[in-house]
Amino acid sequence: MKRTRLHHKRQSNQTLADIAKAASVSTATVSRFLNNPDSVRPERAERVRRAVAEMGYVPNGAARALASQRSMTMGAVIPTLDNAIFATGIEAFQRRLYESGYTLLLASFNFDLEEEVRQIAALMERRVDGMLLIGFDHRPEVYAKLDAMGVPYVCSWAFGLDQKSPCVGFDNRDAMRRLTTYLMEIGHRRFAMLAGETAHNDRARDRVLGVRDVLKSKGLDIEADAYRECAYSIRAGRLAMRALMEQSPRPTVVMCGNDVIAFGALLECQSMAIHVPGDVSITGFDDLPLASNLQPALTTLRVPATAMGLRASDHLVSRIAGNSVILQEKLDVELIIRETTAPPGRV
Amino acid sequence: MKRTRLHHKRQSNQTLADIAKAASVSTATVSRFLNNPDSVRPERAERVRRAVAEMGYVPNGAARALASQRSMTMGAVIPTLDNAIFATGIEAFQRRLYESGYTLLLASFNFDLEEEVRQIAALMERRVDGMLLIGFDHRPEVYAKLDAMGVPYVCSWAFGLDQKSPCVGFDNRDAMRRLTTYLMEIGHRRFAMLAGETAHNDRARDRVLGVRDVLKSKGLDIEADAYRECAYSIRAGRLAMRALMEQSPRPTVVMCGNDVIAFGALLECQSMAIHVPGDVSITGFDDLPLASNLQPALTTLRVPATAMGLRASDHLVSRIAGNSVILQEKLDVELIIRETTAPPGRV
DNA sequence: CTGTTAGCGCCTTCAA
DNA sequence: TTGAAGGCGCTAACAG
Repeated sequence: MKRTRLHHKRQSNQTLADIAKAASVSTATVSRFLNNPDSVRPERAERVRRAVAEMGYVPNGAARALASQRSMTMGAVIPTLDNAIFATGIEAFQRRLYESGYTLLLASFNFDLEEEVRQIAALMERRVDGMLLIGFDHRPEVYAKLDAMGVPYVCSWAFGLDQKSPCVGFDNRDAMRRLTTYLMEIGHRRFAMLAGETAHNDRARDRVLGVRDVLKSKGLDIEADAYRECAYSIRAGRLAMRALMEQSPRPTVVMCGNDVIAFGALLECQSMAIHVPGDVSITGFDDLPLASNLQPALTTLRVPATAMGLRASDHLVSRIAGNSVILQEKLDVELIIRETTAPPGRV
Repeated sequence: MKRTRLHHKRQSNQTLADIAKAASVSTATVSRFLNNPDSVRPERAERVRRAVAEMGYVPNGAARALASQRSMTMGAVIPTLDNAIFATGIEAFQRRLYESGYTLLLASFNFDLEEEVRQIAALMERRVDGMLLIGFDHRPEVYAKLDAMGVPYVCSWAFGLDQKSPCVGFDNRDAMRRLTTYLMEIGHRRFAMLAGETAHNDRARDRVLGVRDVLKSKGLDIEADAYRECAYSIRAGRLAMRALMEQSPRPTVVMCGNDVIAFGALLECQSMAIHVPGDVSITGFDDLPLASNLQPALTTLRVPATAMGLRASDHLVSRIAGNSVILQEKLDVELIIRETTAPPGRV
């Protein structure tokens, strides 16, 4: 393969002044035309329009941002793109932003809150007009800096009236309560949980709390050795499930922190020849596309990832525009009962 | 939920001048300290460092970009984030960019090339210093604009020496040739293909060509009714697979455009009680984490998504820095033979 | 509705 | 090594 030095002579692009001259108007008029076409008399607007088209003019966003104090750019800092549910949410967020004239600056921090601080700092330097965060668990300096700089932000993927932060999300705890209640109703009593790692992760923590809320109200709990935390990966789910099922007595149901862990659990059962739901029931969280396609199809909670991305975008755009918004918006999580859950069999 | 109007008084942040005053130096010195600390005498550097820390100074990226003509921002325009393999590549790309001081501007276009033109235009306005594209199929105006503005770009997810564009990718066609050759070696002759949609998608097209290359060299081909295109989704894969298997004679092997389609095909076989690989072999492309976990585990081609993201970042950063780079870099695709392929059974 | 004219905050010669 | 000063390209009063 040949190595070559390419000289990228950053072309001296056209500027507003060039267009103004070509169209025989002032730079102010060109600027107005660009930002609010109707404020320019049709005849001259047409002249400007043509000059812009002919000269292939591309406005300089940096200059625009500096002068207007708005970058038309929005930041999002997420744990990882490797989890499909985040990817879906971000996809929707970006699409909606674009429709509103904004561009997405994206960063991920791999569930490391210190790294998140740095990524957020980088976005603040780029002067994002608003910021999307996941959950409420963030280093205090994050909130401090965001407030100090007056950057509007919204937390998603979670909801809590006790929180002071604006949010567009769903109630992880309540969702898990509903699922747990259902499981108890069909007769389960011996619960196990394969939770996501709860350190620095309020969503994972709330999901565990939701399960415990319901169990405790009936005088039950998850036994110490029936509770495990693992990474959000199929492999981690499999390993944890295997360890769990090698104990006895076995639980009658295993609730997983998300669908990916549940996939791992389910797959491991297949290779251990443990029948689901005959021998053990399994539940997930998210409702990824795969959940409904696996055999048996996964009982889970449907997270409104797309709706959340859209609403979060609208929330930020509205606030920046100075409009009133719902400060804490709660979206619904749907309980999806499929085939991996059934009343407990032989006790 | 209460609606509230939040007034985000865009705080009048500190500027270079404020820091300069506090540290009793000129703005030039502060600027130098920020961009090249060693060019400032230690004693004064320390004064500046302290002022910056105490005052919580955050440089204004827009001003910096305007003055330096570099935004320290890189664009990426991808088909969709909903395909895990893209998400993985972008994740790596972003991480590496960050290490080099760049921030990622991300846009997706849902496989619609007109939409891609618009998304790219938006990124060009934001004055990205470089751009990552997927594949070679783009509207001519994209290349024209990129060249006219002197924005370095690199195409990924594909490789072709006949292409004039810089790229960091892999050879889709050759990869499929290898897989097809293997299938013929173990005895297959009746091939079917569930390709991705090939219109405006050179990667999907190349994968089909690769299969045909090998078949034709043996005087074979994919029969017309054994070739179908479908979206990259489990559902589309299932539907296409069902239609395919309702015909007769059935193919002995079904090659899929990617793993997601293959998952659909495999799952559909399960619900149709068609044994894989006994009744039919199935292959994928990508090697998503799920591929090795399904039962039977999927035979597929491993795409170096992470490596590609890293290399693409390095490529762009190097070129911007004026260093020489490998203009067309080819990464390897690994043939992963697992359990969904076997010699054809009953003929 | 349109033109004139200050900046926006920082970088980068140029001289010292 | 440092400071002074002129832009970078655009927006947003302000006047007309």
